[in-house]
Amino acid sequence: MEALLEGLNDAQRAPVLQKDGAMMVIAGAGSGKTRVLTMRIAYLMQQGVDAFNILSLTFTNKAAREMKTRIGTIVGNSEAKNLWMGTFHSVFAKILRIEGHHLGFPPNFTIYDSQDSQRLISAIIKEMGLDKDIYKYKQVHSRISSFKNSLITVKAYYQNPELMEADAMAKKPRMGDIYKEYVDRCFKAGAMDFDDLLLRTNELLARFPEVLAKYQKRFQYILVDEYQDTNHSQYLIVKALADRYQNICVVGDDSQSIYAFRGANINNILNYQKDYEDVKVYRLEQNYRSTKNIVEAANSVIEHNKTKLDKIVWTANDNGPKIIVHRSLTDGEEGRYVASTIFEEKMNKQLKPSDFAILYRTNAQSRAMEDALRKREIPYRIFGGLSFYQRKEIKDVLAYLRVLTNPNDEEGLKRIINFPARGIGATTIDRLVIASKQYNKSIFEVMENIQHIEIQINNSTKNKLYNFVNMIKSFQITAENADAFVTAEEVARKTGLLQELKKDGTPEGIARIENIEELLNGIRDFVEGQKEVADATGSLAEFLEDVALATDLDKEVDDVDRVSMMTIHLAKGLEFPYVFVVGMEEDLFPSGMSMNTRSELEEERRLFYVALTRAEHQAYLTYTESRYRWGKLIDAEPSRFIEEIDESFLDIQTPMESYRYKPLVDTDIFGEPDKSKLRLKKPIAGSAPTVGKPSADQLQKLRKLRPQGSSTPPLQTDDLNGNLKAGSRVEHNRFGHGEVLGIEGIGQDQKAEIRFQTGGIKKLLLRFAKLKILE
DNA sequence: TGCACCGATGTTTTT
DNA sequence: CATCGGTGCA
Repeated sequence: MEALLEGLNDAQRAPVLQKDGAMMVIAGAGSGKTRVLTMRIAYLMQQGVDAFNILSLTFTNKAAREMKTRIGTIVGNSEAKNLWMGTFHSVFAKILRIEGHHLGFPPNFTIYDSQDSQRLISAIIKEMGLDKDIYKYKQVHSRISSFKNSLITVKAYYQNPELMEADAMAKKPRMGDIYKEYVDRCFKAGAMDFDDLLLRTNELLARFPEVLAKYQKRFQYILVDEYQDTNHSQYLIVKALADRYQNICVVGDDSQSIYAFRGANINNILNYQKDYEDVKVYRLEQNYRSTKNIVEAANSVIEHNKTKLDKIVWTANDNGPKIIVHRSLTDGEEGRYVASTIFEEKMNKQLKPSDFAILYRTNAQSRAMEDALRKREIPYRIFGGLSFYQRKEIKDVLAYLRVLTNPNDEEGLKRIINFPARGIGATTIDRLVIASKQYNKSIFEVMENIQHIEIQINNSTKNKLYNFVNMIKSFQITAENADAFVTAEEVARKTGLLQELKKDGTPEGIARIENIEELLNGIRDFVEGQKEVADATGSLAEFLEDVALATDLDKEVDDVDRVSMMTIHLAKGLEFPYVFVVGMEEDLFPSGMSMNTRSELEEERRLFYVALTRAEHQAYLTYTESRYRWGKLIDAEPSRFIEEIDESFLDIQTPMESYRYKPLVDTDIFGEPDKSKLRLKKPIAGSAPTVGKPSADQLQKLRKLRPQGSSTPPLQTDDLNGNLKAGSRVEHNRFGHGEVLGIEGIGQDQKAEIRFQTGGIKKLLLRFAKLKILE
């Protein structure tokens, strides 16, 4: 026990030692709150609290896993495994699997991801004959989502004149009808969307006192991390569960609340003291993570926010280097700056790639960074964005698995019913949907009974449907007798998905096949892994739930040491020695969508605070003068957040003033500069300028804007392919070594014909192929 | 019914 | 620039 408390400072120790009652830990960035949570749980267990009686809600499943492991080393692994730990969504999905039948849901209900929800909403809008330009499916989805997160059910909506009026004013008087149809359809499909996992849990606890009592008794001690980012729905769940024992510990930092856009309510933490009796408040204000420069710079930024709790974050760490502010001409150059800085720092200071992180506001920004890192041959990993599980081929395989697990899953079914093509077209599907409404059955049930119902479908199509149903049923039989891996493999083979891809033979097709193989491997690993988990069976349903709720951070990582790239949102809770925050520009960060109200802007500022405080040793802020956005080069100006940092913490490599002397050539008065031209030309340093107006890259050279002290070598332009010619030896990460036989096409369409040692001649689009030139 | 092409349209962040 | 839905042809 003593050992457990060692290494905690007084402030950290106090909340660990308070065993009972309601408490709140206001924890500044880098103050060791994860440590406190971990130790508190370990301490509870050492005091004799049964692991089964502890519920710990974390922000990512990865965080939960890591905490479990750490607790395991203190109290023993077998005990630690019994802890209920995970995100709100995953913990309550598990509970809903057990208790959902009270609400009429099957235990194997499907979890719809955002795309499923949006497709369904889209279909509903169309079926209702509404104008899709007025009822935009994304807007409708986010509105429905916010209803759910505020616990406004369809019934509550219709009883709320204000809401209905607001929608009527927005020219969407049928909003409620769409909402109703959407909820009905999800229910009929045996599906819950992300918001349902919380909303339905609330419904369950509210409507079934015996269920509430069961879980109240079970969860005698509740801990919630990142409480500042809980929404109303989550708040109520916690409140209901904690009501009996009131042993609740919430941890959070109001300065790091960055999820208002998905309903997070900062008042949950600001008003916490009113919600429970005799709340003890602890503050962790000493930052162990970052240098003085970073901590104080971050403080100086967050000062600009009006809404916040009193808290002073300080550190006893060294001053450290100042924050480097760097300006680039374009996003391409920004990428090159970041890549070469990483390259040099890594060399000079003997650092690993994993010591660096590149953080950005929007996923789209990863592109330029990726290109630059790849050229420098710096290994990187992108978190978020288009995740593996969102790729089409993966979603297709998963859709089959979903449907065989839950045949009523409408969105899954629509995805695969005619893919690969089997002659079941749009009209047939429409008629099935109509019949399913008419008979109040799911589409699959309609198909099963197609012979016995009246439907306008000809016999040959009926036969095709019959075959499809039989195929799914045969998969179900496999699933009953074999594990998830075997089932998935059979699906991939028998549906013809793999054949479909094999026959197209393009590099993209091959990549897709490999992705599917990777998915199968993933399933196998999962099945293996589940054997060690207490109450798991390794079933397909478990796998699908895991996939649906996995954060990108949860992904298994390989052992290659890499630079991390992710949005700032995803970086919350993480730390890196060297952090680049790129795209520090008005309209991008703060986002143009979030500058309209004070509260939105303050959230952006908190986001910046989060970004800065990820850095342990050195932070870099970069911005550009112009950047490609929606395909066009547009002007940019430095983010106000840079100015908000007390200047004494900054090392401004490119003085802001010089920005004003920007020559006007930059924004092309003749028309927009064409990106393809930038890519096309092959300016080896010193080559004669191409005819016509100077390109951005040439301008860059002409103007010699590069700051003193930057040791960035004058890299060649984007064009790696410039050196590629017949006879070149190249390496491809998938196909291995090969020899270029010829080049054809220009610009975006340029292809190289390559003979690979592994056999086979392939034509690769240079735009996609990641070729390394060997000689 | 299936497929290829076209233009319109939208881009913040995520479970 | 990327995705989506619609259109027109086989």
